[in-house]
Parts: sequence; structure tokens; C-alpha cells
Amino acid sequence: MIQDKKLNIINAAMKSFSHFGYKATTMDQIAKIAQVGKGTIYTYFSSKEDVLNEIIKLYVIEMRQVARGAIIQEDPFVKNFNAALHAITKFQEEHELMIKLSQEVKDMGTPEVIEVLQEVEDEICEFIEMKITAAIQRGELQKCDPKMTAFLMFKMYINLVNDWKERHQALDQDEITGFIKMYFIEGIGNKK
Amino acid sequence: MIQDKKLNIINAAMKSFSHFGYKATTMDQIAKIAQVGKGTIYTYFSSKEDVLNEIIKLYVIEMRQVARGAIIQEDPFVKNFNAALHAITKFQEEHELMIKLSQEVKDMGTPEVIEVLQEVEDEICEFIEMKITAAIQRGELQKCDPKMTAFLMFKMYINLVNDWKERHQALDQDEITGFIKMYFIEGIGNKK
DNA sequence: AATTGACCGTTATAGTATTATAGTCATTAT
DNA sequence: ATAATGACTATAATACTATAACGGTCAATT
Repeated sequence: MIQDKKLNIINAAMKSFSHFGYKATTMDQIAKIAQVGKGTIYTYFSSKEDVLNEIIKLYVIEMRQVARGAIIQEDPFVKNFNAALHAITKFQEEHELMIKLSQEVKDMGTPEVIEVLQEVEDEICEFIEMKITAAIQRGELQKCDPKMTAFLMFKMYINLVNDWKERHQALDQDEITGFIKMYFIEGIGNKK
Repeated sequence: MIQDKKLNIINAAMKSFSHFGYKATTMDQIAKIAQVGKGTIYTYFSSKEDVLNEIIKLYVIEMRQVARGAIIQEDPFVKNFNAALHAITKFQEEHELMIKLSQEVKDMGTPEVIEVLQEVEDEICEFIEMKITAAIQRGELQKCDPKMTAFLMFKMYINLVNDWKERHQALDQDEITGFIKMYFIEGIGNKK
């Protein structure tokens, strides 16, 4: 029952953050949606930012599960990389939370939101890093700094999925897998 | 003499844009620094934005020369890529214009400035694209879409030079060349 | 023909009054 | 006792308004 109330509040806040963003959501609104008094929120959370952080904590857990679910053990590294990132992207599109928060960062720059989005990005990079480390041990990838490789692969994925389409035609999932493989795994140098 | 006055104005505007940014620079200020009446500016330029655009046009020409100057014909592609980008970066650091304008975009989002910065980025990408096309013809690089390759290489360079150092240790020029070569040219896949 | 700065309509800024908000806490309900 | 509540408060955001600054024009001047 105590967990029930906390979950109520989290769900209410999630809903409101997703619809209106972090700043535009008031504690009164959360209380109203959750059907609790505003004071009750402060029994379970220390502040508005704390509510956001707890939501992101849960979100990240879900996201990790989604990413794990996209992995197929026998498949090669690049394919799994793309599958996981694609699953995460789809997950984020389904739950408008991240989209709304990204927008908010873009046009208001809310510091608390910048911070949590960075956390989510770090989390994704850490996930990729794990997979890279494993792939290196398996001998599928050459020795390289897994943290930097994860960082660069993630950035390239975002570049391909989001940034490229701003100036050119959008790419589909298979094209993206192909490009990541070509540029990152095989390299475009000609061995002599 | 007529060019002299136009150049005066351009230099004055360049100085002011570099010091105070685009928005914070007034036409009166430009006129004062250039020691001309404000009306005179409008003999040579149609608007404030036009002044900015002409400045960027000249800036891009200079930048291209700097990039060309960094290229050594006999050197391999990656080395030249890094040399050119490094030269551009140094050039931008010396002339505070781009730094100031980047700041302005970050914390005010001035549309005119966003546009010209995008132009500069496009210009750099086009320069890289040319070099890539040449390297493919030379047989130094495999066949690939030069536009996309240029785009991705540029982004990776920025990721390594700017973004990585925000969360980890900054990298020096040789390290960056090494990483670009490793990830982009050679690839990190293990051929079986 | 080129240059100029006072001038104009519009936009931005500063100052202020008002509202809205995050967080508290005495009261109430359980 | 403990948990829940919403009126309350100090602070921060917003709306409003008066003022200043701005980009751009143009009649007067060189």
C-alpha cells in the first residue's frame, strides 16, 4: 500500500512530464493526477528533482531490459549493436518522455533535465561498452578502448539516425547497420 | 577607395562581432568603429545580416586557404585530414569570431548565427568531401559515399576534440589522428 | 554621386506588480 | 502514533508597462 502510493505518484509525474515537460509540470498537478495531497509527495520524495531522478532510474532499468531483449547471442556484434540501439530508439519514441525532455532541453535548457538526459546517454554508452568488451574478448573486435569506442559508436549512430536526416534523406535500420559496419568495423582504408 | 570603405566596415564589424557577438553589436557601433556614418554601411550592405554573411564569406575563403596550406601532397589521407582539421581549429581559436558566435548560438540561439555556422560546417564538410573523392580515385580509400563519409569524419573529429574532453581527458593531435585512423580507416573488426 | 546623422516604426529592455510555484507544517484522519 | 492533507509562505516566474535602443530610411550636405 505504501509502495502503491509512491507508484501512483511516479506514474502521475511520468504522465505529466511526458505531456508537458519537467518545468511545466507542477507539484500540485502531480498531486491532483495521483489523487493525493501535495504534502504526501514529500513523504516519498525530497523534491521535484528527486521525483524526476527516480523516474529516470526506473526508465533506465526498463531501457536496459529492452536493449537486452534485442540482443541475439549468436548474432555478430554490429548487428546486435544496431538492434539494441534501434530498440532503444523505438522505446523512446513509444514513451514520449524522452522526446518531450529533449525538446525542453533544446528550447529552455532546463539544467535538471540536461543532467538526467546525460545520465541516460551515459547509461546507453555503458551498455555498449559492456558489449564491446565482450566482443573484444571473443576476438570479434580488435583491442581498443571500450569506453571511447562505445562513445564514438553511439555518437555515430545518433549522427546517422538524427543529424544526417536534417540535411539529407533519412536512413532505414538496415542502411544504418551497413554504414556502421562499413565505417567502424571494416574501415574504408585500402590495404596494400 | 570604394573598396577601402567597404573593407573598413567589414573589419569594424568583424572586430565587434568577435568581441560582443552578433546580437550585441549595433549598426551604430560598427559605423563608429569604421568611422563612417551609419547610412554609409547601407551603401555597401543591405542589412546587418548581409554584413554577417559577407564576413563569413571572407572567413570561409581564408579558412579554406588555411586548410589547403596544411595539406602535404605526399602524405596519406588521414594525416592530411587531421592536419587540415587541426589547422582549421587553430585558425578558429586565433580569430575569436567563431568561438563568440558559437557561444551566442548556445546561449541565445540567434537564428542568423545558427545559419552561418551551419554554412561554415557545410564548407568544411565539402572540403573534406573533395579530399575523400580524390583519395578514392587514388585508390587510397575504398569506394564510399564521399558526402556521408565527410559528414561522419567531421562529426567524429568534433566528438574527439570537443565532446570527449567534456567527460574525460582531452586528447592531443596525434592521439586524434591515431583514433580516426584506427576507427575509420582500418576498422576495429577482426577479419577471420 | 556619395555620405551623413537625425529621424521613424518596431523591437527589446528595465522596472514593477502580480501571479504561480516548490516546499513546509499545523491540523486532521486513520 | 503515523500518515495524509491543503492552507500557507517565501521565492521565483510571469505579465505588464514605460522607456530606451535598435535597424533601417532619407532629406540635407558635401
